[in-house]
Amino acid sequence: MPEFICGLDAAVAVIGGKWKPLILWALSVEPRRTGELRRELEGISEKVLTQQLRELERDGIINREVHQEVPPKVVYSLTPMGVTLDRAMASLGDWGEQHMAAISAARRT
Amino acid sequence: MPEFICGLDAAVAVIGGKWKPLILWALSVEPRRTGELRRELEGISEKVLTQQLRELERDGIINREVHQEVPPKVVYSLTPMGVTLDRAMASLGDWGEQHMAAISAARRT
DNA sequence: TGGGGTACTTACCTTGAGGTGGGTGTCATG
DNA sequence: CATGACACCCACCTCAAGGTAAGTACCCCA
Repeated sequence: MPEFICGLDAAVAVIGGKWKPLILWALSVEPRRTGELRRELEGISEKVLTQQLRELERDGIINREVHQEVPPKVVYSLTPMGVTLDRAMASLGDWGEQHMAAISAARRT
Repeated sequence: MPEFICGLDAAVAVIGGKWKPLILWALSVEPRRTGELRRELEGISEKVLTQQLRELERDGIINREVHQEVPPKVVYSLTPMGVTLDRAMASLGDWGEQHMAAISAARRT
């Protein structure tokens, strides 16, 4: 399954989940607890959230710190690699910001 | 269906097809005919290729020039907006290039 | 005592992106 | 005369990503 054709391919594989860009954007602002993320990403289910978090963790993009408490407390944050990914995504984000109106319009036909 | 949450969201919606990054990368080198693309993207089917090309065309990323000839000749190229998208993707591509080995390794477990 | 918050997991189902394989029409070439 | 190149379209199928709903375990607070 690994073995990518090019770098862009690999990057898309990492950020290609439905909610992953939003998760990374949220975590780039500051670390968050699970519940905070769930509330911020309106519409995501608990299952899918933990799923995507697990994948990002596996890919080395985010850290998962478990605070051994009751009630449970889990904090997610970007790894150094996650921070570099976030910066790399920024230019794409800028592009989208500038063209999203045009894209929305184009898709209404 | 339109209405994006953020710019990154919009950009991912545009480049989020399985073959779209590769198509854009190919077209950024130089315009291509349908058959040239099909041969270059090993493994893609004709249906999916034309499908993704139609979507990129609808989003204003590529041009489709039909040369009224026999046999048919259709040439695809990036629009100005496509060129800017390509530049925006470059940094993501660089990131992927640098980390693809780590990602591949992480995914083998 | 029971409701709510915490962070999950499991089983099940739906949806759509992508893949497969066929058909279209024209012309050059063997 | 029929095969192949060209750029498609159409009907069908598959599979995995994502969504839904329920259950787990612990504690606090009213």
